[in-house]
Amino acid sequence: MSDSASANRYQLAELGALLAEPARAAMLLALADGTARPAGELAHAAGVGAATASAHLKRLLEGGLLGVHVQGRHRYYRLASDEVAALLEAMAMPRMALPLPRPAGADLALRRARSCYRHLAGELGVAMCDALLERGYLHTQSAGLQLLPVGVEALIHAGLEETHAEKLLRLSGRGCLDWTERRLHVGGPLGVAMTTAMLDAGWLRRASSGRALVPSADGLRRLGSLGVRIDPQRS
Amino acid sequence: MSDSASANRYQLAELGALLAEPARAAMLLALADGTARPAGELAHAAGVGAATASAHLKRLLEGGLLGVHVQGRHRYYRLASDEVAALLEAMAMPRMALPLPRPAGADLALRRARSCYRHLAGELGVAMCDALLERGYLHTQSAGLQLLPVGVEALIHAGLEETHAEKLLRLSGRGCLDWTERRLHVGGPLGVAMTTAMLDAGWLRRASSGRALVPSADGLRRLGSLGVRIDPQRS
DNA sequence: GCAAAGTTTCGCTGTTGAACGAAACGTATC
DNA sequence: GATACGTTTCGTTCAACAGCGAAACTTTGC
Repeated sequence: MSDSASANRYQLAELGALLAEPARAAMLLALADGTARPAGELAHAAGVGAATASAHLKRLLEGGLLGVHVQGRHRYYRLASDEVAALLEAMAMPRMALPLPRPAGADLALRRARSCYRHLAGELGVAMCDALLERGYLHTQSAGLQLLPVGVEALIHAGLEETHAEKLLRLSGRGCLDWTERRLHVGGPLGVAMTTAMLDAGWLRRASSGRALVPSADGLRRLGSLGVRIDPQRS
Repeated sequence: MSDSASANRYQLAELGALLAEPARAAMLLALADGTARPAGELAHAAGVGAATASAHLKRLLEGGLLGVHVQGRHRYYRLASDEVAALLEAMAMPRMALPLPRPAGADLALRRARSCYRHLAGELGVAMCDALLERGYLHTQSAGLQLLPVGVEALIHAGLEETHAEKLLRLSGRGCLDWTERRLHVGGPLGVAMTTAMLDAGWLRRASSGRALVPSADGLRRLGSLGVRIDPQRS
């Protein structure tokens, strides 16, 4: 044990160290919605100079948390994978059980619905997953989450575009744990595609800034027709 | 957004800083199986002096990651909650997708079956959850995971002690994501109780050191009769 | 009560690394 | 080609903190 245990110890410490700096944490959170951003913008988001930001980005890159896409004189940084996004969710979301930090008022919209890398998370994401499971539209199997034909029909009937929706059949999703709700929602390719379809249909829109997703009144009605219930709006 | 975003940034950084020190990481990992250990033992596990360990434990305690139980001249430290345990799982388990670290040979037993706080995780945990779902013994609902009467009967028929097994009906479990498998297994009170029952029945035993759980040949046979299939033993 | 054991507090030293400005580099624009 | 822009590299300064030994504090055992 001492062998693998001591390896794990350094592994954990290294990962922790990458997150331990507010400037780096801010950059990662700015990328948590799955977008790619140039170094200068991340420097601004972190509140540090360009030189400092560059050093931080280099560390995050070498640590495997970020990827980079070079385009001309810009370098667009993005999260390396949805695993990293899930990790950020697990660590940074306003949590209830941990005594550390309490959710602030400003976080309410974020808790209700947000993009987690590219798919819908938050109360609404969990509620939707619950509803689809309960009505037998979605199937949990060992290989992943699969939308059934009857589910696709229901989505089309609720108003999702047909060509869009039919592609969902061929995608499989991954369970993704919502750390504030401590419950499951749909991630992976299927989750991303469903979320994209809902955005296109106007059921949701991205908040002007940040990762929050705002459901429209129409969207809530249509989701309701699928059995999705969420608590009435709180303050 | 800048309000809650900047709050989240410091929150994330603080949590990262607590994990960023190999000595602290080692202590947390030593407690990841849910046991409570005195300060001196943790100092030894971390490879630092008693004074240093005490300072680290104080920080972890104030950070909300640990709890302490004073008994005479001993102070027994433990993880503050299963949330913390899940976080450690997410960050420290040998992962496949993140480029950071690859699993070493010594980790194989750990990947196969281990205790996550108090319940069974790893390939075996995931396979068991899959099997119970597939046979209709376990029900996913929004409130949590619930074992059905037919499932309890099956467990008793497979050899679990009757009085033990019947208590499982009254417990509800939580989905817990296995980060190496990226799939769900049963945690929460139900997961803990099922694991305890399997340990008592001799299907599993704790490894002499570390968090690995070793299934017995008999245990594997009995689990197999419940539909639990895992890959044949690798090297 | 006195010695031993477990733990924490205090004071000190040494290392790490975050931040900035200046300068260098590469790419787009005129 | 000259200039402006985005980014990285270099060198420096400064603050944070991990580690240890010594001492203090508390509980146990004789």
